[in-house]
Amino acid sequence: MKIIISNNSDIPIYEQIKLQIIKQILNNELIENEILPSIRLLAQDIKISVMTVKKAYDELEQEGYIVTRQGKGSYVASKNLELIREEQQKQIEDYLTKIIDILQSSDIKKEEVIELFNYLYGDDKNEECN
Amino acid sequence: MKIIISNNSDIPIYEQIKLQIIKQILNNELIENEILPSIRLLAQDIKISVMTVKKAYDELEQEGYIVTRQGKGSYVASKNLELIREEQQKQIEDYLTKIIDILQSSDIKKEEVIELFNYLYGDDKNEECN
Amino acid sequence: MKIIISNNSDIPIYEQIKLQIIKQILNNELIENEILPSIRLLAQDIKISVMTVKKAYDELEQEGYIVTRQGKGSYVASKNLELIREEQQKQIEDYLTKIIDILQSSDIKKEEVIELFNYLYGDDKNEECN
Amino acid sequence: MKIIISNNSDIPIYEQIKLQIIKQILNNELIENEILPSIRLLAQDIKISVMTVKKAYDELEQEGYIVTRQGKGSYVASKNLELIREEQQKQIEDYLTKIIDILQSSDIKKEEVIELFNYLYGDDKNEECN
DNA sequence: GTGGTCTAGACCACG
DNA sequence: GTGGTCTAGACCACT
Repeated sequence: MKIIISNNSDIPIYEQIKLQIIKQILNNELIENEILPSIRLLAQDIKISVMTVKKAYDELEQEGYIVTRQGKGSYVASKNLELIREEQQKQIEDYLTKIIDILQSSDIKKEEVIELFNYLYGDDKNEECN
Repeated sequence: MKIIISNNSDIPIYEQIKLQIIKQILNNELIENEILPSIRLLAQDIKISVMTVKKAYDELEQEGYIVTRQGKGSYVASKNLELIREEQQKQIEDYLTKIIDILQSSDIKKEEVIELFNYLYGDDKNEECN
Repeated sequence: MKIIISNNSDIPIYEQIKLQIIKQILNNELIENEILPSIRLLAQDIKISVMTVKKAYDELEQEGYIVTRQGKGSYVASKNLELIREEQQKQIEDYLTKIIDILQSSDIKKEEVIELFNYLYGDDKNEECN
Repeated sequence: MKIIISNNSDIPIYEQIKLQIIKQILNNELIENEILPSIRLLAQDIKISVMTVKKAYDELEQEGYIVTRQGKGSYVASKNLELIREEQQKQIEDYLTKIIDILQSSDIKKEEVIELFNYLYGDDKNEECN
């Protein structure tokens, strides 16, 4: 498994790890039940603290992407990729619906939201390049 | 105070009442400490059940927009409107950030999200007109 | 191999097939590397769609109970049965621990849980008999 | 807010904090939107590391009991208590259903599960008294 | 070997 | 002031 960390990015290290592992799972570069590097090994590998890797793995487990067994290691969860994609779609729809709910009881305009979205999105894209 | 109810809408009547009152508060059409029509009066006015109006008022109170004094009536809460707007802005930003997080670990495109947003937004607008 | 299907059950047919095959594997009625009836044969036998049997076999393979070789058929996986039992035990222990966690921060009583367990268990038993 | 920690307990400190805060929320000792002690203050108060309190608060937020705003502090979430109780009930039912699913494809007996449940439950009760 | 918990202290960002 | 992140190293429990 290959993880590349940028220390200059505004995205926290544990978040960078999470994003890359999720992407690899969705792209089948990491396949179901495959074992992940141990937290100590990965920490040593990318020269960061064990705790930081642990935080990334903890959240990945909480979100259902991997399972961790004490004394054994962490494994890619055996979860249908289609399901993950569907969940992501549904979650985006949920968030958009909540935003629209707010718009309906405020004077914020649709266009302002899209503008903000583009702004935030651009930010993150640039950060990734640092 | 003017409330318009649509019986054909998918939005529950108490929710329609809430949304319109909140909008009027945020637009300063209803100002702080102004008294609202009594539950019975409003129910009679828009020809719906007293219970439905009560539910709307209860939730508005619970969400801090109005205060109700037994035997005296309901009043627009003296909550800082700027605070409400700020909270709404922040919440929208939160949701957008979460959406962007998802985008970064998937192959869903920014444009698809905006398209979906416009689609959902249009839907709700139409519902409101029913 | 013997599979009995109930069309009146609330459990989907493919799930009924899965449960019965797993039970037979765990009880050594189906032994390691034993060949399973072909999808078409089993479908014809129990008078259901080939797709339904395929779904059951697919999930059994995905869960590691059987292996399917294209053009050759499906076989009971040579997975250590002790391991499966241990995993099941551990999973039950996990779930019970989570239930106990909830109990500790609520006023729900241990006895209520056992009662609910007996109730749910009875339900499923009855469903199986449909 | 009062939190009592036992260093001799087998329950992790962050878990003890979580359990006590959840209990206080459910008992209305902590009410909606009430501010919680800052992580630093609570850590100092009960003489543990800031990180340990943070882990407890993080998980409480993830489970929807509290909300945390950077630079402002942590607050009891404005969530209906009835809803929390219902969720807990539902979750227990879910776990029991999963256990029963496992039982149906194994030779583990219902009684063994209840015995294990009583055993685990007793364990935790004793730990609490340490 | 593996992960699980905890510490004491650092520096940054938000308000 | 608040929380958010990260570190380097400790000790324990499970496999």
